[in-house]
Amino acid sequence: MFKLIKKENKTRLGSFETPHGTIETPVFMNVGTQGAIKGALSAADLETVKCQVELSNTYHLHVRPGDDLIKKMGGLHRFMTWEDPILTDSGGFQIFSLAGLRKITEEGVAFNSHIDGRHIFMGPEESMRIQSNLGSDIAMAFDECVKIPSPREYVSRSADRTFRWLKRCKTALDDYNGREDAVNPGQVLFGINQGAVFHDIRIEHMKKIAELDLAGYAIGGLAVGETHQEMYDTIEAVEEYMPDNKPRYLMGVGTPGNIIEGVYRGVDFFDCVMPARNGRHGHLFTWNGIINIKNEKYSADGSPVDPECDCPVCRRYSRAYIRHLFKAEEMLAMRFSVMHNLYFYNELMRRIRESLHNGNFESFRKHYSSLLDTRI
RNA sequence: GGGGGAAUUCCCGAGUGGCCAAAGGGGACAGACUGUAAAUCUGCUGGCAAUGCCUUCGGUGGUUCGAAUCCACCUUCCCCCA
Repeated sequence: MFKLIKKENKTRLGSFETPHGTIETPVFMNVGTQGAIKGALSAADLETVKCQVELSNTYHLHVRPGDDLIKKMGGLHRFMTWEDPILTDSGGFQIFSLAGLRKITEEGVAFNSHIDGRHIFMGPEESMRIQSNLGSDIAMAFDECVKIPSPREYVSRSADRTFRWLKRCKTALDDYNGREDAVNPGQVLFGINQGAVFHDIRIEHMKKIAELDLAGYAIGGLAVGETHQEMYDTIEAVEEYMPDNKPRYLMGVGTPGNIIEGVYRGVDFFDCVMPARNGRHGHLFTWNGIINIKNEKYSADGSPVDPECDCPVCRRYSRAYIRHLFKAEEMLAMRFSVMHNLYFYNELMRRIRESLHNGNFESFRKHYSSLLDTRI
């Protein structure tokens, strides 16, 4: 399913086949947690910004509208009218982000719904059942995303438990997808490496999950409190234990610079809420760095957000107009900004793949790695 | 013509003798955000050589150790009665 087209140093140019089409890697997955990109973007807009893979969330879609309903509606692809690849995150991140609303046991996690407080139990089997009902192309293992810093002792025990959960995930997903009424029988499972910034725990964990011969392997639990350098060091430590012939996914990362550095260290898949969330807040990515379009200095700036960008927003509207939309609290401000940022991220990945293909990724990295993360 | 009320820092608005450079909103300005409880959150908003000093609460003049707060007059606005 995963083809390594070209490898140079640790960088990888590849492709990954799914029931809904082939993904060219390295790829950035566009986050639409509840089946929509926050900032009022639709599935049609995802095509406009040249998204390859949409990412939705198991916990959130289970809470609302419910995975049973989505299955009844023909699965998530049909429900949101996105016929390209979808990856669903397992709910493991919500153990981290909804830390005040859950209790973990060996069996799984008891959440109090962030919407109405009702009891929601999610363990490996529940997460797999939900993801099977959603019918995504890639299901993520149910893991515990541990905050950093955390005590070594806790991280170690948590990683062990996440491994036990992974084995249950594999069995359960095979079971659900083997049934006659499975929404997407071709759905595959990615395992998730944990261990915070403890390299030995990471490596031991990675070795164990690699033996399960999963469709792909993710590095989770990063960008949750550690420094960039610690994140890079951790990726480097664990990378050499990741199967070469399987895609690697660095979860929740990151800034354009993080992504370039991730590709440099052998990562194939990325996702992050940053282009959407920061876009809604007025921070726009450009090929010269990050601008805050709400800043007064753009009030009469007739130039596009990024003169180098040919997204629909940059082709037509000025910085001054978009700033005005923000100051006037028009929804269009967020829609334009998120659209631009996602186009930028997807174009970033296209350029990365192009540079890998042409053999000049290293100069691309040197030029852009810190530049793109700089506020201007 | 007669009677009553009000003027506060960019705006609205609290404050009726010291704890007031002055509550609280709004706006403005700026920052944060990494598998989305986020169209959210935070800071800042008289000046300065700044653990203190100076200027400011419609204007002028007074009372007082001390006034945005009390008194007198003036200006402007609002309401009621003729």
